[in-house]
Amino acid sequence: MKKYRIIFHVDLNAFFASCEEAQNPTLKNKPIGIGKNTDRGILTTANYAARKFGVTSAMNVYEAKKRCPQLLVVPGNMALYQEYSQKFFEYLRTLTDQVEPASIDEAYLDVTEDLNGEHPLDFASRIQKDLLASLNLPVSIGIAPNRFLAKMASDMQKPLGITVLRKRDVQEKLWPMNIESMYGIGKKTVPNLKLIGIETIGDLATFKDKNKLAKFLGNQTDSFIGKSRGEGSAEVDPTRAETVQSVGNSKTFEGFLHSYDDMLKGLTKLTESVVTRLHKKAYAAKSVSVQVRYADFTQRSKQVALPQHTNDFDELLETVEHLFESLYEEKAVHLLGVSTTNLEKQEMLFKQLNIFEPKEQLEKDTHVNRVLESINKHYDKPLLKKGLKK
DNA sequence: TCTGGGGTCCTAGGACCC
DNA sequence: TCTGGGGTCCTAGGACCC
Repeated sequence: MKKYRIIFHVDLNAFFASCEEAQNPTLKNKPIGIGKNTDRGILTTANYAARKFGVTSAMNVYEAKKRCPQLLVVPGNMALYQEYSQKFFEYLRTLTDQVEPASIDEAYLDVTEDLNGEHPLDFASRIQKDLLASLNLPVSIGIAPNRFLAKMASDMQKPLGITVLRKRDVQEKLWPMNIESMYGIGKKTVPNLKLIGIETIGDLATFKDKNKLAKFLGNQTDSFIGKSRGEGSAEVDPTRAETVQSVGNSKTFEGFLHSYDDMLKGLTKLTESVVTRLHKKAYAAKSVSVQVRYADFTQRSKQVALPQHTNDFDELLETVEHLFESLYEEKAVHLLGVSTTNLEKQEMLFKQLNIFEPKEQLEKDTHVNRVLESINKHYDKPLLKKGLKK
């Protein structure tokens, strides 16, 4: 007999806004949005009181206030949200070690082995009550035999919902849903699918011409068809979130940048903050990329692989400046971004370096020593004196 | 009064090696 | 002289998500 996994998708409702309410209960029942309080600002989140007025996340502040004049715009406090997020995951890990964080405010749990006879619905209800009581945070939970269905299920009732989506419910509950509500299908793909007559998830599940579909879904065609029929991976990997793939920062300049000097200043600040975060996480990077968006919204990016992993500020900044120089098109700049990829944990680098005998290592690659030096230097010293003097 | 900032993953082409 | 196929790494850009 095939054994079904029991997967939970636990999703904190209106997370940033809920954190603010938890900190300051007088905000409860008042419509609030999180974001920079300028007309051009964007709300990252709106609480449910605000959503009643048609305010949504990613909405422009000006538009949001038009819909809800009494809207309270609260500036974001990422440190606070990180703190709550950590407590959220800590709590989940007391329930099972099969916890895979999917973002700052959601996680997949495989509770198959942790029910101890408890009904999944009761278990979910307990999670919901615990989180509300201890952290003051509302969650929605999806219960399903795989990740995709669990994710779709947690979305069906918000806030404070618990939704079971079994494979046998798919035709009735999933198929009538609009294709745009399918996780993984975004606003570029939707029009393409509609072009070939796919309006609902059910349309996708029963579509006859796979070749036609593959034109738009590429390699993921089978995976999407499978999901639309309620199939999908049930694998929950607790270690997945530990391996960071990239660390980057970007900034939009509202008034645009016109002078090359200001652009370099901006890049320096971004590089500083990227390096600081690399150090905090004890990562070194082998690839660096610079992203530019011009005032006309055209975008360019350039990336280069370094000879060795590094998290040395001077070295990274030099690379960033070179990349930008070769990229820059003499236009006003709207956004700058610096990102590092190809990351490796510092302790891994030490291990790799230790395969060589010290003397041989010296001859082999002086660059390696530079990296080591910079790592040592920054272990016990605050960063970034150089960047600030400019 | 268009469009923030953090990410992940994918694709397609090219270089290079065996 | 022309022409393989597999694999890896790199780069630019794009789609999508929270």
